[in-house]
Amino acid sequence: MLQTFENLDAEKKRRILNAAMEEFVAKGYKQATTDDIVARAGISKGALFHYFGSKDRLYVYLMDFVLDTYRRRINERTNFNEPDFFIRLHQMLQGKMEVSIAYPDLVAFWIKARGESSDIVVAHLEKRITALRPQMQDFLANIDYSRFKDSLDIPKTIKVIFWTFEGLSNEIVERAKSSQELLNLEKEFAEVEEYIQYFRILFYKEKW
Amino acid sequence: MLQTFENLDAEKKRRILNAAMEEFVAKGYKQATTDDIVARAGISKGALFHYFGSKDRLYVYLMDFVLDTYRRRINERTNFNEPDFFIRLHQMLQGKMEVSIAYPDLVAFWIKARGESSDIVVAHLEKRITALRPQMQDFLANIDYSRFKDSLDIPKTIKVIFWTFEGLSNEIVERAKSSQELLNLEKEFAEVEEYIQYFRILFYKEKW
Amino acid sequence: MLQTFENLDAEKKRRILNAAMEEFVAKGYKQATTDDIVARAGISKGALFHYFGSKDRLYVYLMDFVLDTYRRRINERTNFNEPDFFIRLHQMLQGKMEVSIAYPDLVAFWIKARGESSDIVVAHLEKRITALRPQMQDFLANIDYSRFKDSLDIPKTIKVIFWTFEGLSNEIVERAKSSQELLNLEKEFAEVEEYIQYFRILFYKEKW
Amino acid sequence: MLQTFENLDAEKKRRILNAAMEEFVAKGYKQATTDDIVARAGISKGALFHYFGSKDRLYVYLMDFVLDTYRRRINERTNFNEPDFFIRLHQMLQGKMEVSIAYPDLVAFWIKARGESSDIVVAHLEKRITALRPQMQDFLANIDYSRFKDSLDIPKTIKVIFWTFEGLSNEIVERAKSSQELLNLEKEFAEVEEYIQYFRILFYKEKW
DNA sequence: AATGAATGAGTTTTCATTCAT
DNA sequence: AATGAATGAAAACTCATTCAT
Repeated sequence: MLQTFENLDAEKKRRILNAAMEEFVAKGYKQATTDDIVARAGISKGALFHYFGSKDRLYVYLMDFVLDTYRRRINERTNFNEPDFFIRLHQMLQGKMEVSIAYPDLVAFWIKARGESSDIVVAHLEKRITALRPQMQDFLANIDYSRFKDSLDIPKTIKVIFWTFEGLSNEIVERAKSSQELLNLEKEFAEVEEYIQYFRILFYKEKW
Repeated sequence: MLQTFENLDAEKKRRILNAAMEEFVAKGYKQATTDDIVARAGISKGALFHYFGSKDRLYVYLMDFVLDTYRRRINERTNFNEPDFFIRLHQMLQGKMEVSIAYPDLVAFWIKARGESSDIVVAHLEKRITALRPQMQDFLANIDYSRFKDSLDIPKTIKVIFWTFEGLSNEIVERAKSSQELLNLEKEFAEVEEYIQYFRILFYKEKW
Repeated sequence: MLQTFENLDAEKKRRILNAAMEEFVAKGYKQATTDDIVARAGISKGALFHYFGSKDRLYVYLMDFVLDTYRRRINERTNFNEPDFFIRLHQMLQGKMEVSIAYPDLVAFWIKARGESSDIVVAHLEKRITALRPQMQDFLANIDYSRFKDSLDIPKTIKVIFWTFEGLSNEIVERAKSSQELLNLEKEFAEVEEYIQYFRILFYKEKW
Repeated sequence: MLQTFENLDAEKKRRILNAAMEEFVAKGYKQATTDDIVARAGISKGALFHYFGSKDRLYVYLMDFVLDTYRRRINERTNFNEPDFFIRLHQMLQGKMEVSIAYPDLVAFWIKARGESSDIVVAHLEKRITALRPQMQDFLANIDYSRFKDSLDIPKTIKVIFWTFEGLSNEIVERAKSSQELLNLEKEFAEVEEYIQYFRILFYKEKW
């Protein structure tokens, strides 16, 4: 079934996935209707169920698609031999940002997805998030922690850094939403870099 | 209409609000059914609509109730003349935590609400969040910023601190969800205090 | 039960009947709500059911009230010894018009009522309309038909006359509805008199 | 949506429209239930809303259908070059009568519809009735008024004639309703012709 | 493979009527 | 007698999914 979908030409696939993401973002899982998705995608009702079998499975497919897209791009951008925490962080955030520019609905879809309650969605989400944890380990491997000030509690410090970038990216999304403007991602990334610079001075020993 | 609800005895009101919050938390706005809410609350279908008029307005009432409950408790706990940022922060987080212990569904409800797409919910949310901003100004008034190290970028520093506690509280909720255990809030608050202590050392001049 | 209602002071009775008629006219039998009726009348829900027992019985009471009001006024105005058909007709239409001025909702209520479908309403209507027929006999008794031209088919002639005034009064109501203006009954009655004059010339022998 | 309905085969369309008219006639707009309509029509609930979108729009569709059916048949039967008023009138009433024989519910539906209070129904009714007025102009065009007695007030005369046939057709319907019999339209039309003959003698000059 | 009409269980909301106070 | 909160059956409408073509 999913194979049928994979065999479509890339353009049609993209059109269908975008249509679905837009609709799910606009209305949430339950309120989104398959009627509107097929209308946006320009395909027939039958086709959608032919490809994905059910609304559930379409949603699950999208979640996997989003995660894979992020992971692939981040892995491409990140040099896992780079021992400098902040350079590595910069690479990762760069990868994330690039994906956000290329597929703007993807970010919004992912944020929405994390708040969903439909049983099957929640179950799949949990499985995939667990699968992400080792990924995190990879990111932190080979880091030269000796560059951090000796007095620091390293685990706490890393958490503070990650929460900051989570909070910052939420704030950027909110700001865009309330001002009704499109994200100017280059300007936003400058802000990201400011915080990286701020943390570098705050947490690294002087010579770095 | 709402007056009719306010006239009920406190215990019945609590039962109804809790029933509604539990249902909305478990299933999200759209999937939650008024049938299940009245069953949980032990009232008739008619009564619910007698009190709130519609599912929409029940949800809006709950959002206001949550915000008011938090605001009231935080205002009670916080001494707005206390010039020490971290003592003030401690007071505020203490207030938040107390509410979370007394009304555990409230936290979960609020997190869910922020991800909803139903038009009326989104609109109301936006209005209330805007109304919260001056509140934030109050919290930061009369703080003695001279206790922070001179080299610090104060606005960034404050943002980092708030995002950290936002991230920490999300993590605590997630942890509870995946371990299926009730929150042991006293233990969790110890963790909050650890981070306060960590920041105090990191950001304050030595003598404080 | 109805006795309880009859014992009320006249002003309160009038207020309740008017409130009910306004509501039924505005929305029709089924769409009218007892909530709105008690709100308009300024009495409690319980009172309404105390007086009339049910919505059905309130409606039936109103139908009887309307018919009795018309009948009483028409009987007062009509001289049943007057042998001239057109003078008698003028008296009757005068009586009708007076009621329409005194209780404007009454007319509208009656027109609405005749189009209703609720079983109990239809049944009662039929009974009352049958009871009205002898009334019609009274109206036509003692008329001096020798004043009509000899060539005329009298039964047909009388039907044409009644249908004309039915049609005219419908047209007046429609005209008022579409122009959103209040009925100027004096002007309208001049029109009625024009048609009476037209018929008198058309149907009566020359000397009358 | 309506297109979907138009695409159905004629027999199914007829079945659905008849079912809806019967139900609306029997119970009126508000009391009629979509459940009963689909049961009568032998289609699913979903199908009805697939075709018409809402109960409102189904009702509006029926009103248009009734008017179009009448208009089409009357236009077919009427010779708009015929200068004789009564021949033209005969043609028109003949057309009306034919429709009433072919679609008996149509008459009943139309009478009911004129008494309805539902906002959308009233609004549509008003629009359609206004649209009918030019139609009336057409009917009266090219009439040779010189055949009427010179002393007559022509506008009043025409009104009297139309109100008579309106009253007569209402009486025929009432009579049928109270005797629980089907309309024997051929016999009824003989009555219509009697009145035409009566008016011809009353209003035309001798030689006609 | 693709279409889109048809299905019907499931949901919110209304409102006449009852009944404890 | 009067109140008005509470009840719950009934009704319009939705939409994922199926299936004949």
